[in-house]
Amino acid sequence: MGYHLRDVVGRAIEVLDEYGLESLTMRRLAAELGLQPSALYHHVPNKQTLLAAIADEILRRGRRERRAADWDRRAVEVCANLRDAMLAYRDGADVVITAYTFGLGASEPAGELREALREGGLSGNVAEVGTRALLHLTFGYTAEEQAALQAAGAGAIDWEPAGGGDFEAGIELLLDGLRSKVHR
Amino acid sequence: MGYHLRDVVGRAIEVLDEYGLESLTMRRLAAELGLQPSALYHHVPNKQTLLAAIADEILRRGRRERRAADWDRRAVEVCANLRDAMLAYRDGADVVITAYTFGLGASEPAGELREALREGGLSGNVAEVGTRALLHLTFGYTAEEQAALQAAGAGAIDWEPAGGGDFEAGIELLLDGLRSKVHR
DNA sequence: ACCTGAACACCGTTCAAGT
DNA sequence: ACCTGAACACCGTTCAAGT
Repeated sequence: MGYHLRDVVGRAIEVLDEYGLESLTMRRLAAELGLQPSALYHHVPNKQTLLAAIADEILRRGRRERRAADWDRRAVEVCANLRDAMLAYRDGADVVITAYTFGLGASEPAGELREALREGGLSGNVAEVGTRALLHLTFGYTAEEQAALQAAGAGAIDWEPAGGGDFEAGIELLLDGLRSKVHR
Repeated sequence: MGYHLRDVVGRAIEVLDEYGLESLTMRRLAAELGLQPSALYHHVPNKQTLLAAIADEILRRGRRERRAADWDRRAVEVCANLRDAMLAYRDGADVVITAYTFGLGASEPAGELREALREGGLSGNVAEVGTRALLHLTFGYTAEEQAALQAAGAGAIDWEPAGGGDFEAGIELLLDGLRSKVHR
């Protein structure tokens, strides 16, 4: 017997996906594991750290292989993969974005984007600005989309959930700007 | 005697700015007003509604006149104004973005952006995608910047706060993409 | 109309103690 | 190493009652 960190994180993701972030409390998670709340603090120093570990695991599970050869197609691929990974679990966007804001996650997609833009011939500064812009767009669209999807699923809602078309269109708009900065 | 909604919202913004969003509890706010917690529910149906009212007031107070004549300069103006308004209060970005996500605020900047892009000759769909992209970029950059600023102010931090230059650069990147979509 | 007092059903976290 | 039991210092919200 005796749980390990990965068991705790795994169960936390189940609770998150089934009942939502607002129901993912330390007490609720402990009960779900048949433990006292205080027992969780043997595996994790606090709730924020647990949420960061959940964010990492969500991204790890959603990670797909890169196939595109061109730098701009690969940038789209990274963003679309990030979006899909977050959409795969209830409130996934919330959890991942919060962890990223606290400097505790999503560093891998950022690194991949920066690499792609540099490979495309963009200067260090433009690649940096472009990377952050692509990440912010991906986070923003996905958070909005997931909120709309969940609101629609929960009941009364009027404004249509937008879908993935608008997301890709937004990313392409930014890539248009980036491509114009490539000096041949 | 007897408070009105605007007194409650005003005091809430003071508490927010001085002690941060995590300290802005209904109980704390009530104490600050010399009231019982239950008294707040006479002015506001719940905390979420109060936060939306705070977001509205933050944007109202930060609102500046529009001066730019060109559509693209005015779009930058709207975004920069939105950013400044959020940065003016501690955790302002958090509060405004959350309200926007719940469909309870920031509808005015969105309307102004849409109008500017349409005036620039962009089709309805491109204007819509562009508006959302500009908003997401503004929100993302500002939230990240404010988090970094506050982390730097609180003590140990290494990564530099980025500043407004990167923000404008990101917005310009997107405008490059939008300008290329204007058919003359 | 605006507020009090008391309660309900929760939180995250700490800490001594057990095995 | 992993967990229990009990406590501390809080939350948002409801509701009967007062003026």
